[in-house]
Amino acid sequence: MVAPAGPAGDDPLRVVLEHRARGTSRDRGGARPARHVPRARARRHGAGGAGGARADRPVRAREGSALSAPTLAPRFDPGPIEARWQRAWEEHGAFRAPERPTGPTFAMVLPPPNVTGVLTLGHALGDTVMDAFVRQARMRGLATLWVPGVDHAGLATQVEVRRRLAREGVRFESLDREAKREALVRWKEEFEPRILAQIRAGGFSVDWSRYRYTLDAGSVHATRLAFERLYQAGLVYRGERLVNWDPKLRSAVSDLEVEHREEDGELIVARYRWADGGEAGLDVATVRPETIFGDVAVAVHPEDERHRAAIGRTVLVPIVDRPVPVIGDAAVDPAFGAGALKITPRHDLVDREIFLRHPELAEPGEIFDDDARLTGPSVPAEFQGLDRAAARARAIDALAVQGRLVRREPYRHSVARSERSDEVIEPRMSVQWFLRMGPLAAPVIEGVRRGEVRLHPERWSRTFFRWMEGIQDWCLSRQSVWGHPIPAFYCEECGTLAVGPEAPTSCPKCQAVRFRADPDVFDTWFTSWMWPFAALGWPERTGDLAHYYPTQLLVTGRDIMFFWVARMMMAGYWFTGAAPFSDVYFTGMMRDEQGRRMSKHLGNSPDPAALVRERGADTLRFALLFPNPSDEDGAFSTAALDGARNFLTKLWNLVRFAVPQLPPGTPPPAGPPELGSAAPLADRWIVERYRQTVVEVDRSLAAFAPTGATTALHGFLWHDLADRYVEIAKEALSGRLGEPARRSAQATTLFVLERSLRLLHPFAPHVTEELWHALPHDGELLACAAWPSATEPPADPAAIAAMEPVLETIRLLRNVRAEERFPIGLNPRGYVRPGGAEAARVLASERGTITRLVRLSELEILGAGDAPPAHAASRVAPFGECFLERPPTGVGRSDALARERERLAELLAKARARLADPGFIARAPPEVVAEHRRKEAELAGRLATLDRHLEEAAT
RNA sequence: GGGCCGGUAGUCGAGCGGUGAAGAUGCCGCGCUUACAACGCGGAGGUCGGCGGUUCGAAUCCGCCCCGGCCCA
Repeated sequence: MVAPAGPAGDDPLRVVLEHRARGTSRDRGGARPARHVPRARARRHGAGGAGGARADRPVRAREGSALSAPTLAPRFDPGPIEARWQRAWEEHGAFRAPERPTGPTFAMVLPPPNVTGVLTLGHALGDTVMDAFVRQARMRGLATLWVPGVDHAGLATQVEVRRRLAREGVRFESLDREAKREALVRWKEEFEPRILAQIRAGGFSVDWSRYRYTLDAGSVHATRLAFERLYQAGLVYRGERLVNWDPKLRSAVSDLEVEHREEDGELIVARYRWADGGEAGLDVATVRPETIFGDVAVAVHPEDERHRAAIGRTVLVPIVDRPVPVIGDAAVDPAFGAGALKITPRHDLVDREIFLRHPELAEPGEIFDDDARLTGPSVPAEFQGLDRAAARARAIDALAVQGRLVRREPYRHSVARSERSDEVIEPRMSVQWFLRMGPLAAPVIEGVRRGEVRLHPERWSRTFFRWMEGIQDWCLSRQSVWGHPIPAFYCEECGTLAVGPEAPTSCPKCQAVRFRADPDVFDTWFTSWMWPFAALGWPERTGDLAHYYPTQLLVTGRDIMFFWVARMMMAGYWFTGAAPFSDVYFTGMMRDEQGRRMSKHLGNSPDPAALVRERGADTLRFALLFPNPSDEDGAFSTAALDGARNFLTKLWNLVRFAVPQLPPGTPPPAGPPELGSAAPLADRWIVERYRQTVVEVDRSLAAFAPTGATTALHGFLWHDLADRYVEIAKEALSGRLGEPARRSAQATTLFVLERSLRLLHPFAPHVTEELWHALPHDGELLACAAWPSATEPPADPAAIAAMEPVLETIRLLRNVRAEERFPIGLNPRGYVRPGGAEAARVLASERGTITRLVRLSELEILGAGDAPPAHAASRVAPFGECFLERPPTGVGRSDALARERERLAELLAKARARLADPGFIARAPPEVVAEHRRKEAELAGRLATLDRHLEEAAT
């Protein structure tokens, strides 16, 4: 593979830095290349009138620039094309949002990818969807802004760095804070350029001059201010709570960062003997015997007949024989184990809740350290320092030796693991910062109810509401050096807490001047939840914030609906008083060919960067949207890539064919060709099919269903335009049908092709840009050309109806040739007997087309009384009959007629059964009844004709 | 345990109350053509997961069940 030349091969960071530098001079009027999109057109599509040529768009000299029209290579090779156009777009500032837009805007933030590594196929899907929307908006003349950025990704990055250091033999935990931070910065500096290079190689139309990073100065400012405001509003608190502790990361993680998985384990039943002696006692089932040292009680259900008498008695915790009370609590499931639950309040959420309901119980001591090794005064010497697995094994042994092990059995149960490190979570009491979410969630719930934010597909709103309504407080602090330090300071003398961007000069309580900064950092999402406005400059009152906020659309995978989308909405309403975006589009999750979710763990995710290098960005992008659904989980396969490449190659060859058909100096299509009712039918037909495609593409995108758009374009361009229209039009284009026909076909071909490239551009931007420049065109870049109007060619549904018998005749006669094995070199005589005047007229006028495409020697139109030659092969269609003269040597026979008869008979029976139902006649709408009557008559007639053909064939 | 989403030709999927159920890929046959074999033409392949209900009419709406997947506990 040849490495693409130009910017894609450059160091993207340097490019970004250049953009930043240039960005400072943005206010110089005219420094930014004009985008040449008249604002008046920004209203709605279609309303703006003319779609194509704009007199107000100057055509610059093309000599020597990247914009010069290249001759198309025989073969579609995406690499060089993509590099060239990416550079051209950038040089023209095509994606640079105006500083002071005056018309409607369309803004999005790119969900900032983590600097953990390289981008995944999931990113590629989201970026592809976003680019489709933003490019369409740009072509519609809206002032568009797509803000790129990357996320420092807190603990996720730390996990990667820790892993890499471990491979080098360095234990992350052994480093001091500064060394840790350096290692993390090194990682970021290494991966950020790679990620940016990938975004660039994909051709995504982001505005690099607005590039942001979640740890840059602006983010620091925004994060600190946000925390201070929330603290002052009384929404932030610090306290000791049971948190999800990740012993590997040595940090708390939020509920959302915990995955629950079914895993095989072991259920241990241990006997807690009565304190007053004897072998008898309560049998307690547990999967965590190593936490026995933290037990403060044994709980039974108060209504449980077996155990009611035990409440109030005392049992001995095995191994250590420490006495604890038996308590009654309704949370105990009497059906689980023997109905008795050991209570370890510092290491289990349910236990904690039970504990809090029983104030008589003493607060237990801690039994685990930060690494989840046993420690503390309640742990016997031989267990000190053991990790959980070792401690569990030893505890089971100890129980057995003591004779307290009643039973052990295999047990499958749900295990909580840290999403980041995959380590088993240890619920643990810890002092952390929390954010009260209830007050933040309320306006969001109302806002979504009022329709201020719409979710697509809409069905996700139920899941969204359920989570929002049961929202839990958010643990904001992380025990890490990678992230924004929590701006909280403690007086060295009296411990008084001060929250603010800087440490106070003196303690408000004791006037001491020495302060200790909080050692923790924020959860990475505490910065990204403000991204839609923080990335636009908040809290500064920047122009971008004024012009482009709230944004219009957010596209992301629904796996981060709660992590990110919901929280962004909360931050948006709370900090800015507005929803941060009006529409949210959730993409599905990418799956592999076996339907498995793609993950690093399985190693089944192809590297999108490699795919772009090998197959091209357009190919990958089209493969992601066609034919895969984008809002359901879609399987990704090489077959999809091949399909996309084949389609783009088809398009390539289509334009390669069309260009030489146009006379030199052909001007760009100013509008649809002049096609009166006397115009060639095929020209009218393809223009109408094009118009229908515009409608379908618009409809699909407006409905947030980009797959519908690619499906419509694929079908139209390949099957209607290339396979049918061009084949038909070749005769006219040759000039053999005369100059008017030729000019009509030329104008039609050029118009439909040029406009189709515009329609396809949001989905395959590079190749369409390349092909567009090979055609007569108006304007410098397709990326900035006007979006086609669905009203520009007037609707002409009659053309579709008229074309039907022609296309069907061609298909049926070809079918006869193939099925009955007519010799290849033989061009037989064909006959059609139209069933009506309209069909007769159309078939007569299109006789040449049919003759040519079926390769007949001649096509004869038979009157009602005319007979075809004896032993002609035949087919029966709704509009009439068609025949092919068999050669004297004879040909093969097919049972096509008999099969068709059977099929029609079934349809007729169904239609008749319907019409025989009095309920149907009485209740169905009249037009439906009429349609069935028409169908019945048509089928009956056709069946009779078919029977006659079968009889003749039998003789 | 609770909830959500899906089940349409071998495979992937569109359609989501009234059309004879798109399309892609794979398969079979044939390749003579003013671009394209990464292609053209023709063809075969479906009780729309199962059962019941609502309706004049169900792939489409409702209920139950089965199977996949996801989320929450």
